Amino acid sequence: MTTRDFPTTIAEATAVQQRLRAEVVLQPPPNFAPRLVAGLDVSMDRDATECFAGIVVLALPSLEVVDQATAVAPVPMPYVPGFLAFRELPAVAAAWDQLRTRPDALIFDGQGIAHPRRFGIACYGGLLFGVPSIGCAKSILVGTHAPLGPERLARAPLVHRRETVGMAIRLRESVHPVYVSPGHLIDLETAVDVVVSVSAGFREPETTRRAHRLVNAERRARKGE
DNA sequence: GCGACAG
DNA sequence: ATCTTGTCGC
Repeated sequence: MTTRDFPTTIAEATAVQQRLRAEVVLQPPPNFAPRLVAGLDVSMDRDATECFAGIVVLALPSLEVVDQATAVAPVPMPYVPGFLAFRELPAVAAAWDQLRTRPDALIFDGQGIAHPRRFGIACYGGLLFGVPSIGCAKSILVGTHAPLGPERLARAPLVHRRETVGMAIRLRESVHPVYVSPGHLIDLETAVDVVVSVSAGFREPETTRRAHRLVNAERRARKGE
């Protein structure tokens, strides 16, 4: 059973990752065809003690915004590579509680199984909310891939320790690719399909862009107060 | 021991 | 992640 009791030390966090990684299911539900896809993101100032989380739900195939929610929460611990989830998920969970809609799929800003212990923020979030989840990161945490062609949708498997853990995929011609990996209740192929389905020709999927815009607006709003 | 290292 | 204007390439 997954709880929202987040550890604060690296030792405890490592133990949680190693315990929960066994719960991850790398297979989508039968007849999986997401209609509502959510983007989740967190924003914060340099040495802030509070952070802003936001979730934006888009409908397919219109990419129209159908729901969104935000939350403010304390920053639990500093950023440590491999432990992003313990820093950002508490705030995201608070925003999730404010969300009325139940999305069919979640796209996180960070890795899924393309992680040192195969348990990135998308895996944790998917388990926590019980919804198919995807990691879509702007840079690599672990793994390597073959060079990509310059064209939109050029792709190459992301391999770590002889294992394909994700896909490097260019969502906009001649622009840096993003790195997609399964979180929970999904496989790599489906994860890539979902990301492409919410791609509108920019570097990042629309879900991520909208969520990013939302949390930045929230952060700046509470600045001018 | 030396780098690498999601956001 | 965030601090930041103009500027270069597609």
